[in-house]
Amino acid sequence: MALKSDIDVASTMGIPQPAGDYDSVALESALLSTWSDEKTFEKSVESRRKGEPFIFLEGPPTANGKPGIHHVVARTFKDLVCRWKTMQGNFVERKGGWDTHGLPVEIEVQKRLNLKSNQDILDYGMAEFNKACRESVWTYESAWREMTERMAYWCDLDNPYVTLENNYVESCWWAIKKMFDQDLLYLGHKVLPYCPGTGTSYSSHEVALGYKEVEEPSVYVKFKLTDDDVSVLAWTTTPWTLPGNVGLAVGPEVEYVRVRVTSEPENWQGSGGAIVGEELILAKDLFKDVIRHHSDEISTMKGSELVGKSYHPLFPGAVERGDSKTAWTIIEADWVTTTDGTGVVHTAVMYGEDDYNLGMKVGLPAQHTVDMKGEFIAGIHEKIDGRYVKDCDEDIIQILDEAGLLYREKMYIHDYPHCWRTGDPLLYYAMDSWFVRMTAVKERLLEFNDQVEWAPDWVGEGRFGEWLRNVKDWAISRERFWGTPLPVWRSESGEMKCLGSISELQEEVAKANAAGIDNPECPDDVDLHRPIVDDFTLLSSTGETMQREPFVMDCWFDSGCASFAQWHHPFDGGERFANNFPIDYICEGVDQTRGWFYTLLAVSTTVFDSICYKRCLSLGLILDAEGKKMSKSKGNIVDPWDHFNSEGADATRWYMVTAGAPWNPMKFDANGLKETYAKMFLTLWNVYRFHVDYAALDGFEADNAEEGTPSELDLWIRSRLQQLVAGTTEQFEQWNFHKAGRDIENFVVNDLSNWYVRRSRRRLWDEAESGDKLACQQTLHQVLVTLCRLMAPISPFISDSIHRNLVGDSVHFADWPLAGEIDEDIIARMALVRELAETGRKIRVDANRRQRLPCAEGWIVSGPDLSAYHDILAEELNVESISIENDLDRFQRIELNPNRRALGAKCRQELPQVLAEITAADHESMWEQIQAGNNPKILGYDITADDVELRRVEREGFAAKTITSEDGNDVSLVLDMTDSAELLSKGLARDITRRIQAKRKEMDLEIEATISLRVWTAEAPEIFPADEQWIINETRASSSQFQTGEGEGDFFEVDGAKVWFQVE
RNA sequence: GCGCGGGUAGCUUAGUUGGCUGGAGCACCCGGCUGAUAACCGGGAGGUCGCAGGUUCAAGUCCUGCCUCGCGCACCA
Repeated sequence: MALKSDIDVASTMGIPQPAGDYDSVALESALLSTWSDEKTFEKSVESRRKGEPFIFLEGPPTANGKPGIHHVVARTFKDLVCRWKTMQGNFVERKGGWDTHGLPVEIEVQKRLNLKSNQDILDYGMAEFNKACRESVWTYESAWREMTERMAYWCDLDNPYVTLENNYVESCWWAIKKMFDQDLLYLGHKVLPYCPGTGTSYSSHEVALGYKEVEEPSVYVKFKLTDDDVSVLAWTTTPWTLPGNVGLAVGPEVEYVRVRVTSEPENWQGSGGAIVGEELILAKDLFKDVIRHHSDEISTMKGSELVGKSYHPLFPGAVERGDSKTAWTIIEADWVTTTDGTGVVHTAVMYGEDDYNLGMKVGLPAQHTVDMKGEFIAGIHEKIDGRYVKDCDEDIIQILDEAGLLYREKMYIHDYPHCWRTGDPLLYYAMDSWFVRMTAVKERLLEFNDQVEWAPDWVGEGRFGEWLRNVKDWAISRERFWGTPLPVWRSESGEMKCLGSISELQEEVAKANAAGIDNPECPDDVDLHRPIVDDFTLLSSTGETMQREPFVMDCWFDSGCASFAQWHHPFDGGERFANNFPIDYICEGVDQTRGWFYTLLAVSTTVFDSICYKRCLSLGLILDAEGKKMSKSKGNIVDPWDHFNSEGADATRWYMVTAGAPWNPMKFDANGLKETYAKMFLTLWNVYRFHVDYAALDGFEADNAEEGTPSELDLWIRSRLQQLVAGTTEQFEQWNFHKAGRDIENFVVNDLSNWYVRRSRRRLWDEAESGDKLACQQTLHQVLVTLCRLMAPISPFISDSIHRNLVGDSVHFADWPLAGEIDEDIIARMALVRELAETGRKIRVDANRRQRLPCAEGWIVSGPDLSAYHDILAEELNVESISIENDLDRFQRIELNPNRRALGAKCRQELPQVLAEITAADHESMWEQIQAGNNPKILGYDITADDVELRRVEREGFAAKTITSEDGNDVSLVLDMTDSAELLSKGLARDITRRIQAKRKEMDLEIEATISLRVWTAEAPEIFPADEQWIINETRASSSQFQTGEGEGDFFEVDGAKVWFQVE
């Protein structure tokens, strides 16, 4: 292999600087200022301007909350892909973004200003309130910037898109109008959990905050049929919805029973009841649970037989019939169950989602019996008109009881949502709402989703696909203040006008003004927020005035527009959008599946009839070390700065990438991070330091140096490096960043540090120049530089620091390495050598022979030619000489292992017996038969070479072991265990040296310092003069004295020999 | 309730189309080695591969049911 590999790691600089200790925090903060001065990020992007664009879109965070560790995770995976693609030559712009609208912002501000309801906000002043929101949005911006910079997330935060800016809002308007023009936008109703106290409806997330277990009265109510002397029993936990009753739902396949009361029950308590002879209908399954009276079953029927029967309203006049044909009749609904209640569901159209949907489907009258304050409207019943519904439960029960319409009352315990701010129970309440007709584009959504490459794929197919298959129309309006205003104006008679730009607004305002309406100014930079836009009155085609629909958009709509609104498309001319759509890569937490991942696709489908992103990495949740979700209330939040300030951002990022697959939940464990730091980063640094300190000492220059003479060891690590390059690239391409990181780490720790450097240490100690030393230095240079490039996307600091010192330029300007030639043979041979070295140590342990006592000879039996490695092996094994021995039988015998796969296919059920026969057989002779082509038969089966695997096992009494190499050939190592005076002398010398060296270290002596040494031995082997001299050299003893007999100073004993020594 | 993904040693995890004795790392114990770092090497202990059935000559792997954790969705009349 050529010395300078296919990878260009030529240096543009001279001699590298010595490294010093690894201080990650100091190293990283120094680099941050270098990057800032040098504009490294900007340059790294610009230098690839001519490259193929790789389009990334930043999911905008809200800066009114503190960034946490989960944001660091997401940003690491965003960053590493962008960096990697940049190194591959792509032009990767990274525009920052901020999500600035929405309820979370309003809630923060309401808390701060102590505004408890919408009325409070209006009293405070909407303009003032929104001003406060606009400011609140930036509360933690500096915290975000600091985190972003410190963790080295390269992203342009100086020119971000901001959802509250006029340009952004205008693009959103444009998109809304596109939808409106396609008739995808419509006004409807949605039943939402609503708090009358605050005048606010809540998203499911907020509702989840307020579930409380409550005990409330539930009632069984009798609905008298009009054409039959019988009542249908229905059950409800919300008596306040009964005045709004307009229908009864039954399951068409559910079996119902008609019963006649025969006598009063015993122990009747509470209100309600029935008279003897009264007839009731309810689900057969629930009959026993509900009916307290003694009664006879008269008949049974399917729900479908009840459908269409009409009954008397409970509160006549509370709801107008209008033109409804189905009001106060029995209706079928397939969702009716018999798990509780009576199997008959009281339906009040405006106060339940199922009720509402059913009502719309069959044409029930949709009228409120409760106003927005949560009070009954006038004309229901004199006892409850105008009162807060939750206070009326008892009165309603009484009214029904007096009318003979109550069968039973029962206290009922259940979880019910409450306002998480005031604690009031929420009312499910049908409200006006604008919708995007997502159901109309469902097929397109599914088609587009198929084109997205998801990681992991099951999120796309499963969770996201499931969501799309059940897609519902998107309720995009919110009755709130701080958000993108819905740009729809409506006249009294229902004419709609949707505006798609500021200039359209100006036009319409001018038109209205011309007709005599006195509108405020509408300049080019008119603030596109409430209440300013509310104040414009427009004119309909028939000359009516039009007011803006008083809604803002769901803030998810804002971020869903990011792909084009970030460029102010189409008002900027459209070119930047054209060049940046669709997006190549987005990456967020899996919680964005129904959030951003969906809204991006929803908007691009409706507006552009296009996919939005080609690849989506969905990250798993981050949990604490115990696997619990991190939350403020649990107090188990990890502050990223704790780790930035100790192990550093590099180790933190590396840990997060290698801890597991990105899409799996990650248990963030501080000990794991520490381990990453100690194992990966300290090890890498020490390798680097070893290289660079000697390089500095020797004046090694990578670009000037003559070619050295590479050893097998050099060629091996270079091949392993190429293998690593190829593997890392492949893993990155398959989104297996965690596997790539683990492979790199394994290379650094096991191959580079624990073998290459360990085996090479003495090569660099040699002060004389040599081709061997040069080759070692060149190899280390090449390995380290390439390694930096592979690591740069994950840990951009240490890799840049090392790269700069070795090459003179930032690793972030470098190209991603292309794998060169891989010599598989050398890799396999070295693997075998390392295994033999381990095997030798095992042999010694088993034979009870200490490592420092040399063996005279070692034999390698069979296997590939390892003569190039005999020196290494001799040293590793502490053997005087290694040789090749061909007479296997001297040390080994044959064993045959059955090949279960082959035999299983052949013998099936009889496999166990065949296995037993093979085990019991004489393997030596069986193998001879097979070799001779005379296959032995067992239970009638021909046993061929394919059915068994040959193993060579050392014979008893030999200090030998056999290993099976990758190609299936066995290799054995045999050690000579005999002693000689010479060996004993050498061994003792090594033990003495080791003790003295330890003493030196203990005394904290400089490496160059000399000592004066005295050694006494008793009951010990003789130490030959050559070995005495060896001790003197190794321990840098300027004076020495060796004598026999008892001595003084430090004492130790080895294999019965007693040794005393003194070091001064 | 439905869907998705997990459950492998005390902890973190690898385990391909079913096929040799289920691998690593951390921690622990014993030993070795070391002017080699928060290191390295050998050995040990530690596993009912969540549980129970089934398919198969053979199941961590395939099938069914269940338990359990996480996430999402729905429901809570």
